Amino acid sequence: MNDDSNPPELAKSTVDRIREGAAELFRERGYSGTTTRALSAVAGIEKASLYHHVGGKEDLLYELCVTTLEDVATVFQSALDDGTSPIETLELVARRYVERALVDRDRHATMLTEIRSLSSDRRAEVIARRDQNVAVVRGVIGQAQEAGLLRADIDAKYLTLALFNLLNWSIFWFDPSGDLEPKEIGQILWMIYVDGAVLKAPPARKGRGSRA
Amino acid sequence: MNDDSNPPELAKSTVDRIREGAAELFRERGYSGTTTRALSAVAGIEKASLYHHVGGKEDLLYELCVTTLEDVATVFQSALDDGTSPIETLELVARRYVERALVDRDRHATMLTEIRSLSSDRRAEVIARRDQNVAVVRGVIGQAQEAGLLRADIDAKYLTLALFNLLNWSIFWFDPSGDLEPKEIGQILWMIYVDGAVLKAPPARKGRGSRA
DNA sequence: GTCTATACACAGATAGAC
DNA sequence: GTCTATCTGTGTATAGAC
Repeated sequence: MNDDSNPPELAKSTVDRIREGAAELFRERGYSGTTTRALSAVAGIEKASLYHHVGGKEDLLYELCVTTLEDVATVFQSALDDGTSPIETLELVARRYVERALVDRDRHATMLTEIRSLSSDRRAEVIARRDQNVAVVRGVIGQAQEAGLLRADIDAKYLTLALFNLLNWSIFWFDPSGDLEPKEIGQILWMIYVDGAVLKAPPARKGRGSRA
Repeated sequence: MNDDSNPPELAKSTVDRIREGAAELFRERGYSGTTTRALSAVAGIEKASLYHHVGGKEDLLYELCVTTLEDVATVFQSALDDGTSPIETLELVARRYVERALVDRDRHATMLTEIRSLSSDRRAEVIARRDQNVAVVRGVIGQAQEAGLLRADIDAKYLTLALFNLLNWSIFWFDPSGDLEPKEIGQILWMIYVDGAVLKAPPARKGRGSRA
């Protein structure tokens, strides 16, 4: 029963149930809208028992944000390791990032929207971590521009923001029981980021169907 | 002093101060994170006086959501009225929408993120209104596809979601005191939605710098 | 139309037995 | 490690004077 040589995946520890339940509730109701009563209920324990495992409600949010941003950093590093050109690296960044965010939706959505609920010290630290991740992507985009692989008429800053726009909002409408898997959504969004939504004239007569 | 023949724009009514303050606080702290004390403080009155002007805290959120979605519907209708082709209509939809959302950031951000805090009846009504607005855009995108103006290898559903991805997330990083105006951000995002971020080979040799 | 005072529920967190 | 019981602050909302 309380033998700690559990076979893997059979039983989750109480603290893991709390963490996963917290991510789900925070995403669904927001941090302020989630009570410690709800947190304990979803973990199957009483309110008071919660404090044996975690310091408090805010600690749960802080830990969630930090670990999630570390996961993102790991994803980005893997793209840097595997990409053989700036554009391929960027493709790996985008597709692996959105796939990870959608698969681990509760934690990523919470991290993206509830940073404001952290105390100011912790908020500053978490924002710095997030900005560091964004800076990595911006670096790749800058390299791709210099290599002539990305358009140069838009500043790297806004090419970066636009990419995160395109990827991040998916977390609000993604349906795990829907018709597309996270990987497929990443593919579609990357296609649009690369070529846009407008149908280009086939390479028959002119090079591009330019407008205006 | 309490003469109600005020010249326009000199003094806002108490209920307007409450509504505007509520939008700002809801965006910054979330609905659950905003107290009636804070709402009354930002309007310059005591807590109790709040209830002379509004039914309660949730009424403020509900009214904000409904009126904001009506504003969006009006913006979309103006695009339908003014556009002379599906692609021009879509451009007007996208650029006017993002401009409106960024100029009226507090209300739009709140509507986009706090619908979950409404009671279930009101939430259903508000979501229906939102879905109706999205359906209008999807209709335009479908027409543009049929006219051969938008790529057809991605379903209209996802071309629509991708467009809203690209536009909506801007509300989280837009800085009113930043270097770009809402109109310019709309222009950049529309450029990317149309042509993508990748630099196309100039129409010299081949039609497109195709990859993979 | 605004105020002071307050009702009453519920929040996060703790004490101490088992 | 979990429980019952409880503390204390704060939440939304109301009563009633001015």
